[in-house]
Amino acid sequence: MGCDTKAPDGYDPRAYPPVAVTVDVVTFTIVDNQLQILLVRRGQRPDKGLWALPGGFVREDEGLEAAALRELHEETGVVAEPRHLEQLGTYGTPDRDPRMRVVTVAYWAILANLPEPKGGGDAAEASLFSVVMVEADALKLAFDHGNIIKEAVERVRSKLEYTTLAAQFCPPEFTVSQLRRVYEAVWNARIDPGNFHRKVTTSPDFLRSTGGSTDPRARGGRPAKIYSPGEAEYISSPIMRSPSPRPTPRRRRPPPEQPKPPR
Amino acid sequence: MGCDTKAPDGYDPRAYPPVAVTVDVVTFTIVDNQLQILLVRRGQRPDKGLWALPGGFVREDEGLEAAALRELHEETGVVAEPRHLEQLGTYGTPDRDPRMRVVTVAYWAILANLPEPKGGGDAAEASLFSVVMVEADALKLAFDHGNIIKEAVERVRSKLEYTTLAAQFCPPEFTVSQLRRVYEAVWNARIDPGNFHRKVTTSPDFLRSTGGSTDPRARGGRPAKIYSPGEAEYISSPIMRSPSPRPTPRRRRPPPEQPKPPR
DNA sequence: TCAAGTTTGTGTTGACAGGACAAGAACCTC
DNA sequence: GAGGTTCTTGTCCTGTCAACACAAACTTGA
Repeated sequence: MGCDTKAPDGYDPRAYPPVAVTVDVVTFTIVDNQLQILLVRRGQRPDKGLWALPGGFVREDEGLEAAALRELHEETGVVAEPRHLEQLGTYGTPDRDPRMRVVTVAYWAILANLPEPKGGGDAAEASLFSVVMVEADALKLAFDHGNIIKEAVERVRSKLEYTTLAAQFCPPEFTVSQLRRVYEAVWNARIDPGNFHRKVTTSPDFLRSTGGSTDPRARGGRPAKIYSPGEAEYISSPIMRSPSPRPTPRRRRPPPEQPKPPR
Repeated sequence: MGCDTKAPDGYDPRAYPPVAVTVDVVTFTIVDNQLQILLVRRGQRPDKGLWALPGGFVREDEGLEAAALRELHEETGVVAEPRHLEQLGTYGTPDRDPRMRVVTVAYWAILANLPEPKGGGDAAEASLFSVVMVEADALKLAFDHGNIIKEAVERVRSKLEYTTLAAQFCPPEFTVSQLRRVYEAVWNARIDPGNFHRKVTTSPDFLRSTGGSTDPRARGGRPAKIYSPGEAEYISSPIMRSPSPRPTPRRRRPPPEQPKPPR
């Protein structure tokens, strides 16, 4: 061990190795019907000029979540409180930062429609990027942040299947189609409007009707009922994205080899 | 910030706050048809004498997983490699350790049938405890380890629903009932043998038949086919534990008010 | 005023999955 | 053999869901 102050249970904090602890935040929002994440441009080496997740040191007497919120605000100028903040995982490969050992605790957050991606506050530049662009590796990212983002995207996609978190992307009052467009943006897929409507309106306490309806003057069509989020956190039977592991191709309506007999 | 070496992006590792990073491991195994976890008795203050998760410092040039494995082996004397090791989460409430700021990265692991809970190696005592006992708060635990264990138990329970991890609790070759008893132990519930059998044998590449059968001399009954784990990591349609959110009580067989008409 | 278009919401239908339960299959002991 | 135990398959029935049709409610334009 080479550390003679070490107690028999290997746990004496007064002689701890030099490891820095930081937090990083993957912030999701939906703009223009696309899932976007908030990045800042690094102002110093290493990886100067590359885009990175907002983040920084955890202070000595600061909780991890508090540090994540503080860095999100400080580095991006975002003033709105996230509608959701959740730990994603901790990344501590010894050489992930070339300067020294840095262990980072990653969080992911949902921000309701961020009107304008405000320029960063701390002399840094902040901007929104669509997830499909990031997934296409169209952006050079600092450190292992590409990997962290990849895992965060997978997390938010799967969480929408079995939780009611999608409503957190919406304003406090919204319609079923607005909610559907959240799912379509996050999953990057098209969803049948009728089945989706039935699913979310019958899921217990997912949505609460406010009694109101939209003014259709804007876009034509039947006015939609307005809902606010219910108390339920989980969806009893998940909404499945992409029936990809479709057991059988399940060809609907096999070509009628014989004229349909009247029944 | 009060830290003039801080760069504009708030990220200069040469001036990091004094925070120690440790790992803790929640190790699950099944003994005597019960889900058990491995704990060590603390040999020094604080919480001296209390039971705790095996864990300790992350060394400067050591990965987090490597540190978890090392501490598991060092503190418990376990020689077998875990069949699964996965990050659970990171716990960093500022006052969770009274001596200084300690951020711990928790892992959970699966160990196939540990024959004997070997006494600890590092002058510490190691032992297995059934999860139901720990859940009943029958044990005083150090720090916030009770909370960590609670979250680990929930994690392993839910992972068994949609992954094939249950097989990792079994020896390399096993029968369907052995696998069922894993589910029953982890979920602390009874499962219908027939439906379970159909479910796991038809789930694509969950199990692979070795061709062999058990020798029934031991316990009587029809010999069981022997399987080894397949390549699949996920179960296409999850096995649900406790149909608790049962939509309707679904009274089977409503009392026949009228004699059953032949159809 | 009416047709056409658009969006919202509901009905219908057929396939499928899964729980309750029964029963067959393959072995043991007595 | 009889009876017991365990493994494995079959049956029935119900709930869920995707596909798709269609009704409802509104706008716009002829």
